[in-house]
Amino acid sequence: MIYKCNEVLPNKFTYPFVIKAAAELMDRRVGEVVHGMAVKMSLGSDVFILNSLIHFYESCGCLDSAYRVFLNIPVRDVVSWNSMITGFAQGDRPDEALKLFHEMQGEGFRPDEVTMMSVLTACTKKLDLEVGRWVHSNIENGIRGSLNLNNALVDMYVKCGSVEDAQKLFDKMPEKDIVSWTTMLVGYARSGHYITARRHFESMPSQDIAAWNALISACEQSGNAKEALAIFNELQALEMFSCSDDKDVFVWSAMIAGFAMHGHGRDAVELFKKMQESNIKPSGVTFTNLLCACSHTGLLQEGRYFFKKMEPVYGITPGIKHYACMVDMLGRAGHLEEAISLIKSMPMPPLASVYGALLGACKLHGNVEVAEQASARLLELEPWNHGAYVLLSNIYAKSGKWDKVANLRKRMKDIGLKKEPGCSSVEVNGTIHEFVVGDNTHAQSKLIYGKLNEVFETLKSNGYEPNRSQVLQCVEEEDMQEQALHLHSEKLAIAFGLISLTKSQPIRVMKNLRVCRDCHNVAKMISKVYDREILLRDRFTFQVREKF
DNA sequence: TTAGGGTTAG
Repeated sequence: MIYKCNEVLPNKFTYPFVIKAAAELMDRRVGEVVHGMAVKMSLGSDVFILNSLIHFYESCGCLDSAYRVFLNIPVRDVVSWNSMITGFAQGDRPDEALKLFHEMQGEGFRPDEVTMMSVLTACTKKLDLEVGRWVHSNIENGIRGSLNLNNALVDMYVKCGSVEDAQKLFDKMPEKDIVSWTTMLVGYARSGHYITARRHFESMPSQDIAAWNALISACEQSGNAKEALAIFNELQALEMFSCSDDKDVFVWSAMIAGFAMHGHGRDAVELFKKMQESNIKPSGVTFTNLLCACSHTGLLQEGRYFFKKMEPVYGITPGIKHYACMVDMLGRAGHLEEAISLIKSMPMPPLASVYGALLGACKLHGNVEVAEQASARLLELEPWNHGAYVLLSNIYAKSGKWDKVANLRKRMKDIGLKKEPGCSSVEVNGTIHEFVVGDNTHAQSKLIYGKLNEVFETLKSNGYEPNRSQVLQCVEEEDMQEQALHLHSEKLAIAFGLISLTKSQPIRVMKNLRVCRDCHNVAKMISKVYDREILLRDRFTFQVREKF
């Protein structure tokens, strides 16, 4: 195509057009040919052409080539810097983006709106609230804030976990569009403020499918699966779905993820069938969520079936997440051999998540042999992984292999690993209160322990029996065990929530490690006996949520 | 005379 343009020779104004087209096509060959032609025509130092080339290499995923072009520009302008900063920010190299931003200012360039957008992308990727706030103050003091820039700032605050900052900015924005509103709604959804999210949704000037989706996830995250389904049905009744809109598949996938999260695998499968009846083509994420739902509900047959049909029927090549789901599913069901042969058949190198799933299954089924293999692979990939050691140690302990437990502890000590202490946090009126096991550092410690004792008395009279399996290995005396159970960080956080939040406020507890089974039971009972809403999450739950 | 870079929801 390019060679046929010979009748009229391309000049320096033509190149950027052609390079942009090559970038859109993500066709590396075309771009490289054009690059070569430009050099031959002595246009190798034209800043417009080189800027286009930076963008082109970035869209082909060749950040290093892009950076080489950038370094070879004799006289850069602000667009050169912006193109390169954008490339690093979008290419998951936020540190380099921020470094370049500082360099740019050091060389006397004035950042513009586009620069700030990219720098915000970098902050968001890094989840760096401090740098984000600094960028915000920069914007207020220099570059004129625009609607887009404000939207990006609200998004940065939401993603970095500060709904408060997001809301402050949102409230004083002179102009808002549906993106501003939806981003804020997502913020409420993520932070679990369902009531606020609902109110916000209702006051929106208009609602598109993305807004409905955010409302549904807000509802799911607050643990209200039934209402989420009701909202979803309402949305269907509005016939807002169109076969062509990519956003539709988001809603269906999110709804399937919601069912997966609450262990309603059959509903997820039903929804998947309905989705097909509505002629909405599932995406890779839809399948991750669907397989996850099957796995959590033990729908082995269905899971195997969907996994098998992914490629031939739906044209979606199974990715690493799908394999990890399958390994988890097979492992939970006790089919460890099948899980292992699936891992061996994987076309890509298995990530830690895959071996982690296998190791979890070994714990469930007490298989020491496979556990040793799985943890060895896992530790090759992530030598610092505390979880793998702890899990293996628990598996050894469960089968009475105390010598191996001791060996493992020694190994952990030798390489300087300590078991990460369990820590739970609860938010009360905008302040995060953290508790570790047996914590007595909190100002209201006495009140908390008093409440905890009262709670356990009440629960016992309601038939509560502590689940001792998790502390058996470390505590021998029975009364000590009970004490250790009472002192779990989750329970302290819940007790503090009980005394400091009103009945209408949900108690949101977040744990850094996996929430233990006994704490789950206690939370469930408290919420029933005391009629309180308790949301107990750990970082694994969050990871699951964020992945899908 | 003409051209190049940026934002939202799983």
